Amino acid sequence: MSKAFSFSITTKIGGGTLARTGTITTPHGTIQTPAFIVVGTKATVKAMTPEMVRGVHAQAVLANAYHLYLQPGHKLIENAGGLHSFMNWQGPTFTDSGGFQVLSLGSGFKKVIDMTGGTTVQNTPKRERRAFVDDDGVTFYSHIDGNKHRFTPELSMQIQHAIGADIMFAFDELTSLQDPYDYQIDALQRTHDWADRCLAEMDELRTSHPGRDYQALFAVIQGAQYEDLRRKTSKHLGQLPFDGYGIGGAIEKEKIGDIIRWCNEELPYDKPKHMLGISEPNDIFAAIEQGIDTFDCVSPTRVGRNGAFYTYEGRKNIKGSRYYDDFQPLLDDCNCYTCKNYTRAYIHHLFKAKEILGLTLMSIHNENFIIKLVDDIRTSIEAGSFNELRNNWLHQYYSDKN
RNA sequence: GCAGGGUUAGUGAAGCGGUCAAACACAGCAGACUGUAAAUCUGCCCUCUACGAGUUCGGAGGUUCGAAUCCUCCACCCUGCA
Repeated sequence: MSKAFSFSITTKIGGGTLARTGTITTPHGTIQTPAFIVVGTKATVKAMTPEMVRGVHAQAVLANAYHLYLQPGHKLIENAGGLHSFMNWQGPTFTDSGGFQVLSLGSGFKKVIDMTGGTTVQNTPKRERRAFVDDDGVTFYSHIDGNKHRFTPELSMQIQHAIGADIMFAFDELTSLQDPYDYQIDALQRTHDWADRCLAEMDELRTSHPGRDYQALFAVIQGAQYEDLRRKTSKHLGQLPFDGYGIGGAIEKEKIGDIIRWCNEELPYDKPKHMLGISEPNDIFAAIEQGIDTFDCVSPTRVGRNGAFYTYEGRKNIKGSRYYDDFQPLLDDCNCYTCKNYTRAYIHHLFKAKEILGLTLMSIHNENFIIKLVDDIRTSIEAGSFNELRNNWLHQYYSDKN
């Protein structure tokens, strides 16, 4: 366990919900939870400078071991003085283990992370299987140059240790909803074995690098949509000396709340819980209600780069011709830099003209919107009005869509 | 004036007797994106009373069972020679 890392719970709601507020303390600052963690996969939040990231009140950034290992190489980041100094972000950081890529590069490709249960996968291109899992690790081919590589739990720890984020994730195997139950059991066993190896490797790294022993390590809970597997793995990993837990894996969207509850009922209450890869408002409410403290997601920036912006009435598409001469901000009364200074007509023009500032302005607004949503939820928990906020907010956000 | 080349849907550009409402690209229209191979991807894009029908491939006429594709004339554009 990391000595520099701690978590304290401030408020809990009770009354059938696990929602709570708290503070995560890291060597690079604190995170007030629940918190939305911005994703900066390749040591950059796409299209945003760190000043902008601070400007949208992001508390922490999550980067990725797989991507940084391939490019520019984790040794370079270590030589640069670590992730914080390399990317000029002085706040708390996370790194994901690269376990996700095992699957996203493998045969399941998009299907695994598709939380709709497979209804939107038709749009994604088919790719050949490019990653192979065995009990010891994963062999895969770089998406950049096709070179063959191999990840093991030990290597993932070494990479993340070199990158130097405050919070690291154990190397796990993400399964697909299509994988049969028997395979889920095998994969879960591997994730357990790998968790042990991650802990052992971290001990070694902390001992061999006395000056750099601050990093916390979170385990990842898998088990797809099976309650028995989710509970079993949560109970098992919950007994190990991890600093916190990430809930990941293939999930049917409708079951998000249930799945998180199964996990959190078994995991140690006083450890921080991170939900990997969600940011749809209804998912955020569901996750927080079931005791999630932090989450991360690429969606606000990705969706923004492709034209979608958040409003209280749902997502809208700035590329639409109806915004050609719409001189309102993206969202009335929004406190973000974009909305305080630019109109829909201007951003529409930037997108039509393929001007890169559009990507930045949209990313700012979307990150700000989701972060503010989570901040508002945190406030509501403290004020005892969580249920009220959730009901009103979700009603307004989703009512128009039908 | 002579010789040759060209004129295709919003634009550019394939097609050179049937499988052509016509490839492809761009523009246009709409949509999707949840631990980022994603400034990406998908669908639509002649007209309509739309799983069918009707008009198209500079204009007019002709050959043929059948033409954007062959022939004749006309219009305009380009390149050589004068």
